[in-house]
Amino acid sequence: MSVDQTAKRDIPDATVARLPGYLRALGQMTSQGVLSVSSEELAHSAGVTSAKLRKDLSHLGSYGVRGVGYDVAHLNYQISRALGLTHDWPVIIVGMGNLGRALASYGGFATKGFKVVALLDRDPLVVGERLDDLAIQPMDALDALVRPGEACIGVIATPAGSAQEVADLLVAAGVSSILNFAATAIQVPEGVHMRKVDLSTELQILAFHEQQRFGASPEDFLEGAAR
Amino acid sequence: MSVDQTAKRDIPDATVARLPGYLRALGQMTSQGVLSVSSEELAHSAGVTSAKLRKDLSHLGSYGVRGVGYDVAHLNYQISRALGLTHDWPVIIVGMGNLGRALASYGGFATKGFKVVALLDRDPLVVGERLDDLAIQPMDALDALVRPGEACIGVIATPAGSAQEVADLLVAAGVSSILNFAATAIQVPEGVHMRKVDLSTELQILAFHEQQRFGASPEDFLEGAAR
DNA sequence: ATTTGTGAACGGCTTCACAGCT
DNA sequence: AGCTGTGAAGCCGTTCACAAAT
Repeated sequence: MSVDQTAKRDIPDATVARLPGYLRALGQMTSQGVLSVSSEELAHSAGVTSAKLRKDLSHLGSYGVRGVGYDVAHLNYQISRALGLTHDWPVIIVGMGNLGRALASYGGFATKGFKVVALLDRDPLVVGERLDDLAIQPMDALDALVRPGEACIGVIATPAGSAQEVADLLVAAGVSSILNFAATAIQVPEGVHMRKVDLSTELQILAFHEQQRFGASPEDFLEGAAR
Repeated sequence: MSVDQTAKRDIPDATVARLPGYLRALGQMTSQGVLSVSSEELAHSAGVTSAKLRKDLSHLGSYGVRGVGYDVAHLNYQISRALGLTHDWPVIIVGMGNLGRALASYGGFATKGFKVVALLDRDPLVVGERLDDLAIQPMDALDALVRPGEACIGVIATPAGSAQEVADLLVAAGVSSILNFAATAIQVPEGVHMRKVDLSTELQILAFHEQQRFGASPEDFLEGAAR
């Protein structure tokens, strides 16, 4: 009890954000029968530099062997543990439109660590419908789904107009982590962790870089019109 | 011609990544009839601090009025211009499964700045099918779609197993920006801009924070098993 | 001989606090 | 009086380069 088996707490955010990428690369190596890997190889496969990879891993502990590399299975386990994936987290998806259905049947959940426990929708017309082995439930089923003191992740896949309302309901039910796919910014109280995935944001960032590459387009010369 | 109308080049990456958020907040204000906004209000609505917002905007130019705030319409225009959204960028979506269809009909493209010009799929069974007002085309239509010297954004919405192959085809056709929704890391040559959106990565990052909040779970005590 | 783990230097982003402008 | 724009300071993350380990 007094022995701290885990490495130093406080893994930098930037490192946490890259760990899933390492995990995926290790998974591919496992399925290829690779038993050991160097930081150089793993880094290339994950799309980062080897120095960055080694620095990242150093925050979890010392799991490599100098002169040799990393044991694929052991490193996979250690990263999983650091991320908290040694057991499944329950996930609730709200909004069963095109996007919600795509998410529900997405391979992403097949990855060890998550289990979709409920699909919710406001529309009585789709409630009751079956997707895979889950029935779509109405919104008021939410309170019974989230047990106090037990973690739960909510995924918002509704139209933008309903996103804030759904977020409020999730928070009220006790969900403390939210992944928002709706095309709008939502406000959550302090203490609730929120991440956003947004197509148009990503496209706009790409557009910026395309613009820099290809130079300004003709239309851009009507600058000053709004003066 | 010798007059540089645009502000200093080189907007920091971190700033570029936030500009879409400001744009969205400004759009909401426009639709609410708000004409002027302070950095404090806009920052809150976008979920950042006012100092960060002002610093970000300072990289585009000086578009506010001291003692007053920002003109919503003008700031909206200036950010759009900085991001290169004064004209529409053509987008090609590859992979017409659940996810591809969701993306094709997603509101994200409705945002000024993008136009889906083609839907592609490898499967002959879905080729020819109509979605909205576009017919799904076979993969070999790609070369005719991308004009040399003209920018084009490719979206990969295929299963993980096909993602690298599709990326190679897109690059070969001349696409220089790729948004990857497939659950795998893909390699692209230097000079091609690639961004990744991945459900399981986002969930795993949330899981890490949930774990920190709720503490270690019982299973975590079998540490050392892999020694 | 080879590859990890890490202090140290570096660079970029955020925060602070206030000068500058309306 | 009020709010923006921005140097300066501080913080965080990345890169470098090498000591440590096998």
